[in-house]
Amino acid sequence: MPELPEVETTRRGIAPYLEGREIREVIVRQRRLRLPVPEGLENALIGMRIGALSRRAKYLILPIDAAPGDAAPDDAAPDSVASGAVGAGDGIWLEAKPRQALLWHLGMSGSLRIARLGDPPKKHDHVDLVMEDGAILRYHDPRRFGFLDWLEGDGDRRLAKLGPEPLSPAFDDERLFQCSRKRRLAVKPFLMDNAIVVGVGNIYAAEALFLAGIDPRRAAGQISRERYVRLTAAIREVLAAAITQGGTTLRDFVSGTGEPGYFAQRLNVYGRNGEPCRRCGRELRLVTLGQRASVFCPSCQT
DNA sequence: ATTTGACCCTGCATGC
DNA sequence: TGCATGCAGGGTCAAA
Repeated sequence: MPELPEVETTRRGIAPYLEGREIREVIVRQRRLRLPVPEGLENALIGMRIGALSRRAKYLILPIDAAPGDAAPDDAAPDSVASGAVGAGDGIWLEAKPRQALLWHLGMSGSLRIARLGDPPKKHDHVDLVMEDGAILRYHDPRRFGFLDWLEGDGDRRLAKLGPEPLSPAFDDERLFQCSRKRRLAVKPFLMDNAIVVGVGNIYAAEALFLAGIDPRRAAGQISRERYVRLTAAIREVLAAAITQGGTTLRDFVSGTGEPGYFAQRLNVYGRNGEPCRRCGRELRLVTLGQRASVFCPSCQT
């Protein structure tokens, strides 16, 4: 389900129900996700307050602060606080109580939704964060490839080696071109490498390559600078458009508030093997690259 | 060092 | 109807 646009859609959908609210109760029905849910998470979260949600690649980050009313212990050890995270205007209580954060990844089939007090959990609803006003952040994940963990401070190893955000200025065609030199890997799995650029999964890699007119099987190192200019623009374009449409709903993706995404109807190649190309009418072909299905137009993509 | 393959897990579509 | 098979939005790790 979730690539960058779906994670971003989720973040925007759930943020208004969480930010600045206190966690009243935590229910973990299934600890065995891709990583086990940390021991003691429930107690550590109760009474805490959720800060401003952010996203890095396909990870959601939920800052966890002590609630304003809490008296911080005098001897609170200022351990793994990210330096600079506790800045002016963040609130006086943060000085004494270290700020922490949850790192949440949705894997292949995970989703986060806002439920209401009394909504019965369904199968595969593994974790609930119940807020003070009765809103519930509910994690659903049939395949359990996702996880929920404490962020390991500033230099979390899971975030440390990530490439640039595709919608930020740090992602530019010159860098993409330079990274590709001497790479024999096919360009599609190259784009899906998180060290190169983050957030581009199987759907949007295929779509961006179609927009740029590049054959996904072509070796990354044998594509011209000029074509990387087009590809960079295509990646930005397709991700931004997908966010605007609320993501791609294939079978069950919904935003945090339950809306499906409407980008599926804009897909040019993903999932359309055997169907006619929207540009030239020729039949779209399927190949496997890096063990992932890759549909493309043999006429428009060279 | 780069690249490939196996693996984590369940649900669904397909074909017999 | 039941059963077996293959495939699915991601990421990590070991081995080639």
